[in-house]
Amino acid sequence: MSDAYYLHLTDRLRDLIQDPEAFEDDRLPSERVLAERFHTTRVTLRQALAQLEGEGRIHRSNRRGWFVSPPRLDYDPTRDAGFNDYVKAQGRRPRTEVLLTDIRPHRPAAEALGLPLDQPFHHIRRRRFVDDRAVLSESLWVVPERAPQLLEGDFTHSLWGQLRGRWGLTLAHRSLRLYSEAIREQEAEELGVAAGTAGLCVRRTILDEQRRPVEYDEEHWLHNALCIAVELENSV
Amino acid sequence: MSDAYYLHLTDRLRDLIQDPEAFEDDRLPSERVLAERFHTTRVTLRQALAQLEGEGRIHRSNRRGWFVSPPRLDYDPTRDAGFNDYVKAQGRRPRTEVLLTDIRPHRPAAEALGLPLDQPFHHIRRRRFVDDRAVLSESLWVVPERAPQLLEGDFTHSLWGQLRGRWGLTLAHRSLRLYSEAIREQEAEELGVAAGTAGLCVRRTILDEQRRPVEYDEEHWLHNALCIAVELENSV
DNA sequence: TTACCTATCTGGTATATACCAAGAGTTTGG
DNA sequence: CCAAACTCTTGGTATATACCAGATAGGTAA
Repeated sequence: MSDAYYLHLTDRLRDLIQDPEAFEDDRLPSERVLAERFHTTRVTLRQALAQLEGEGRIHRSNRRGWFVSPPRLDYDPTRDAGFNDYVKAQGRRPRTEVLLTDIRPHRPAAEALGLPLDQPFHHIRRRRFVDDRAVLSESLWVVPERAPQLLEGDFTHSLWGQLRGRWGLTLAHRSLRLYSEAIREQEAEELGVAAGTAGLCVRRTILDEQRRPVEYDEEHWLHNALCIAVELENSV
Repeated sequence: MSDAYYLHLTDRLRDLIQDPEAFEDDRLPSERVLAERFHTTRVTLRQALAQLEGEGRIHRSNRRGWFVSPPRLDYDPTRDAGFNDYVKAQGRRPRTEVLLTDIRPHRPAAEALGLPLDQPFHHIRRRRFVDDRAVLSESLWVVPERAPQLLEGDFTHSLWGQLRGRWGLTLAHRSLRLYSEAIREQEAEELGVAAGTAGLCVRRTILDEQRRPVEYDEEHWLHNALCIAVELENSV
């Protein structure tokens, strides 16, 4: 069925969004306008839009409309260049908002770090932007013994940098897990997208040189906002 | 709008598929049957199914029906344990099909490896299964000078193992890129899914100890078939 | 100026219906 | 007994329509 009409529609819309002259400010015309222009119904048109969304070419923001997606951000989750630094290095504008800090137990963190389930953590929750688009919601859980008074600092910048600088931690053993997911209600709200939107989850577990648990964190990215890029030397 | 009916539907279907007694052989009842059972239309029901598909809980195979997805495969793209080995190690049944081998230029490979665009490569295309479900379509392009007579070997097993064993190559510098994608027509056909299905692309560029180009490859995975798992020591 | 309200625009959800095309299984003809 | 033909079932595509709820912008009142 590669001759389905909605696939032709997809092609034509793809051409449209690749033409920088087509419309102002990366915002697509409304679904109703596009449906009329292409002589079809909103239902069919939305199939084509969903297709392009899957390809990562467009995205929607709540009930505001469809937008042409900017290039993906290159991101190396094994390094701590600091979000602000690597976003700027790619000619983009970073911003970080701290949504919440508190101290409390967290089961997944405890399990990942091999600690008792009632172990309290320093918890930081933040939201990060690239060019004013919210692309990432993340939570970090830090073992208080490793970094006392952590929560009195400034979390709009690199946390790993602080762990190394203020407490001399090494972050020697890092375990990384990446997988596609549907973004859940809470994160969706923070990112201004519908729950169920395609996302990419990055989970990290970090131990220090003596294999003592240091930190666990979860990043929820919009799926088309990033490209994971890792460089490795030897060690196979 | 968290009280949308299709979200209730999603919840009930989620319960249904988590109940191992609910139905035989991981196959869901047909959309028409489910729609009737939940007193709604196929259109709304399909929204709920799409939601669960995004969560990675179910998948569809062409026009055959919907199936409960098995657990994700843990996969470390930085190591070469060999597909067969790590699939077996997780208690699953691997299978590999070689779809094509030839010699020809390939622009993305040439660009990634820094070679002239007309540089010919040994090209291998294969499809890999876990428990008889096709989950991965991949292509490899190997620089002929590094591995002469490569194409006379057996490609149902680890290629990296052969590069090391038969030609003493080191694969010292590895560059990895991961990103979500919509699976394209050709790969979709090979995997028995609809074009546009959510996928994860893994691209690797490999140089040897002297930084000579060795190999470039692209893996196209069904998005809910895998979890990338990487362990790192030091080096931050 | 500021704060609130309101009309209007947007995408989001839902029903009802129809026909198409590929898979799978069954029947039939050799 | 096997292969070809047919039928039934499945998901895939498409139209037409309606109403809902959040976002926005403009206007109005304090």
